[in-house]
Amino acid sequence: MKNTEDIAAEKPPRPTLRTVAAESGFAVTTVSRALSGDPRIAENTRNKVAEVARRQGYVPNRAAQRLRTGKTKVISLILDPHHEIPDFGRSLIAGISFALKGTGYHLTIIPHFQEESTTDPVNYILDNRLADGLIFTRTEAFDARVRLLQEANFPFVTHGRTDFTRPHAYVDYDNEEFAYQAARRLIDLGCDQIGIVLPPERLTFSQYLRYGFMRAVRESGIKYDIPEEVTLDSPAEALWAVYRDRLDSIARPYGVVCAGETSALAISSLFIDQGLEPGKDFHLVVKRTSNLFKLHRPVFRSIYENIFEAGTLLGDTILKVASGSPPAENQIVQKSVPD
Amino acid sequence: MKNTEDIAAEKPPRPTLRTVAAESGFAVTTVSRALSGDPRIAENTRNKVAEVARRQGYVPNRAAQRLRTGKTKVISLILDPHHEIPDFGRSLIAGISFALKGTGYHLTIIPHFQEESTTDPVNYILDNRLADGLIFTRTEAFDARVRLLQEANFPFVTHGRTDFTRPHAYVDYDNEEFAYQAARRLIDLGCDQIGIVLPPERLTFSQYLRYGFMRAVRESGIKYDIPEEVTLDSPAEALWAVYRDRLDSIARPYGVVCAGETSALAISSLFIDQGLEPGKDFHLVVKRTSNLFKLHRPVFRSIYENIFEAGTLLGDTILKVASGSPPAENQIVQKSVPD
DNA sequence: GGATTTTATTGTAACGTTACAAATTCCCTG
DNA sequence: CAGGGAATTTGTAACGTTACAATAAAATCC
Repeated sequence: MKNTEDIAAEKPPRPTLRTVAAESGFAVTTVSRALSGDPRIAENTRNKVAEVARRQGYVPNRAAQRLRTGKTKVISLILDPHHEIPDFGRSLIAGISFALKGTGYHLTIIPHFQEESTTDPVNYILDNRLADGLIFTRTEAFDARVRLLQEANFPFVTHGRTDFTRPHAYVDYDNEEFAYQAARRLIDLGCDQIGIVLPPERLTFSQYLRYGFMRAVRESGIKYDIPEEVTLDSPAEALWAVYRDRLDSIARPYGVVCAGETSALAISSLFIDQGLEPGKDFHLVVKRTSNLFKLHRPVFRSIYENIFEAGTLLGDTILKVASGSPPAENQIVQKSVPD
Repeated sequence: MKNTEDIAAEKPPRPTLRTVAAESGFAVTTVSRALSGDPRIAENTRNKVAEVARRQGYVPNRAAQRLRTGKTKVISLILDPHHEIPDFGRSLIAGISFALKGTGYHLTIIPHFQEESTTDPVNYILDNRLADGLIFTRTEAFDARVRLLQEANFPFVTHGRTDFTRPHAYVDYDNEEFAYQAARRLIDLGCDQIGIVLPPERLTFSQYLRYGFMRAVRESGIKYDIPEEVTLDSPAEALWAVYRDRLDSIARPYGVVCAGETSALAISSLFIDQGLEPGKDFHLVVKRTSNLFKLHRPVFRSIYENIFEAGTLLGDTILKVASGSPPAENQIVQKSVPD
């Protein structure tokens, strides 16, 4: 009944609490407590147990712990695989991983594919008790996922705020301030008109961008436009289509606030192809989330959103919330970093 | 002793095999078999059990399954958070997730931070029996991780080949062919000299790039150079330092094969800043792994490496290998896609 | 110096599932 | 219709851990 590969390799069975207990002469319960730092155990005992455990190479069986305690020691991140903000996914994962490192928690990725409802992955995680905490991104004003998780009383942190009155934990970037600062910079550069490329309206951060942009507009009385169809998620073709018609009616120099590097690249190439001269006929201020475009020519004026840091904040926060910290005390707005 | 939040919410206990067994009138074992598709169960029984399970909202407890069977139903991916190939991490994760979808397997991310040895995450996974299979990237010729995993007889698939004689499962991109094709294109464009920007030598794919490049060089007898210090991982400054001195001695038009979009951007901006004219004084052919630079001006000539597809192949492969398929039968080399 | 608290340790019983061996039912053959 | 084998179903025993109640040992009190 043995596998052929087992013939050569004498497989010693994994050490368990029982084997450590047997060798050290203490009870299984004592060993368990000693290794998990229970204060009831005498220092002397703890040391002896630890020594035997170390020598046997004992590693606790997570499945057993999980079954017994009901805690998974897992945090899930819902990731939209088709959402192309340069480096966003990697940096966020890196940041969360960094925060989780050494805590015994692991990160699992639950993909959200486009054909699915946003709540599908959430229901999946809830039904299968896959995690002790959940992180997700790109919140909407009245996000169905938030509602679902609050009803289920399940710990979660969002990247982005919502408009619900019942508070939940979040980490958000100050997009209002970003858009305001970006618009101000364009105005200071002497633009006669400014515009902004917005992500889909339903996403809350789109609204914050709009507010910030409009604040600068109202303050200065500058001519502005927000092309209806232009969204960050639109393919470049959409951007082209929209701007092609209005290129003649636009005052120059024209300034554009870009909430992402992809749209900046699209706008920039479009304008250049149409014969506009960067730095003379138009200016861009871009929200930078990666290092990729630092080498781009013409140089993008940018303001930095630190996604890795957002990840570490999300990781730290979900650990707190999962261990009972009230959501209302775990709301963070990340400040802009001028480049 | 009850939490305050429990007062309002009558928490019905989770349905288990036992509750389904009780209601349906069958034994626990029978219910277990019925739900897992065991052929020993009569069709009639299976339907009745399924009906009760559905009505109770039964979902199997993974922790219990895991404890009992020893299978984690988890695949781990070791991710280098600081490794900045545009979209690489996200696309790979998306592809693996896509392959895993519906199989009951989950993907956990184990970060590899730079200060650690490459084998640390592997040992961590082995010691904690965190997964049934492992995926990692950026292989070296005699990769310590491969040796470790082969000794432990643990299922794994690499992204990238190695030089070990004992076969292991891998998915790799045909970098030799890429570099050859890229160099040919530069030669056909009329370059008088060509160069290549290589990743660190220890990575096997760097060697394949070199072979492919040299094959084209030998075939054509063209003048070439491979600057010693220029690596994909070097910051842009390193590229600048290296090319600054040799700019005068280089024959024009000069062609460069870039194994990544970041280095292409660096080279391009450097040359332009130094007064070279793209398309006249120099040409680039780039390995493209994202959609980001499609809008870049000047247009990059590129050859596409489909990372999402690599992810799906890795995911499919690890599932096969984890269920016993011999490594030697799971070796895939992905072809280039001309852009 | 006996009663009482405090400090350490122990044994037993789950958590929910599947492996295994055993029992039951059913169907067919002679 | 007895006998034999296949088809179904059942009961019991783990997997390795922690919660809980109970015990034993040591320290403290009056």
